[in-house]
Amino acid sequence: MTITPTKLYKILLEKYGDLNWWPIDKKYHEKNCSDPRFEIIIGAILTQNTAWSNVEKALSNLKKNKKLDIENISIINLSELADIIRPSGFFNQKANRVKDFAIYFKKEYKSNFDKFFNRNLQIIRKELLSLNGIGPETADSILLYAGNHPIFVVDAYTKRLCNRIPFKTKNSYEDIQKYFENDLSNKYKNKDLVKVYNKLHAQIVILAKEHCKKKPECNSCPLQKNCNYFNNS
DNA sequence: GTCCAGGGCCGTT
DNA sequence: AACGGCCATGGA
Repeated sequence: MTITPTKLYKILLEKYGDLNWWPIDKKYHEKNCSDPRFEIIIGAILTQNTAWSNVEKALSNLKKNKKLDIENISIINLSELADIIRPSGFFNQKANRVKDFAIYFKKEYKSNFDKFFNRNLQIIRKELLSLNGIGPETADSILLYAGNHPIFVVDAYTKRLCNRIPFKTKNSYEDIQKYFENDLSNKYKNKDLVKVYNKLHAQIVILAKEHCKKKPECNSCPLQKNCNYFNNS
């Protein structure tokens, strides 16, 4: 049975309800007068190939040390930063990436998030991709969840899903992204796309953790009748 | 002990 | 362009 991204979105909305990402600590930022968008950016880097539970520990350490803001990260000693974010793994290169971003952002944008995000989507994306340690998924997560720009995030879960569900798309990052965006932007108005992309990515992550694991657990999966893997095994 | 997680970079083919 | 090795912790 063929299926489209729009159909997938509706099935998962039915199953999981109104998910809304990205998880951040609003109270911390109110208290410290810092911008919550920075927490999203740091989280997007720290979660690269890493379980979110480990990222939470690293973010918690950053808060404990009052370092979850551009100014403090831009001047922190690298080995101290690496030690603070240690639980998130790959801590040496992630310390570099996080600090590089803070330095760049402070220098080029005077730590002004509106100035950075209030521009053309593709211009910002290109700029993000030019930075150390920011690839397609991290860039798009930042654009969608911190910048509220309409762009669909493709991750390992999405790719895995596309290998099991008979979508009409190839397997490269850009192909999958365009396929989802073409289909969904036909059904939803521009204003709603940010919310739709937000929820759908969140839904796919939950689905993949519950059912569409590397070793699938298809029992009670909402996609059984649309899934090649399930119907061929 | 083994496997895996909300990737990206770099060097080789 | 595509692929392999590398980076590293913590939970299942």
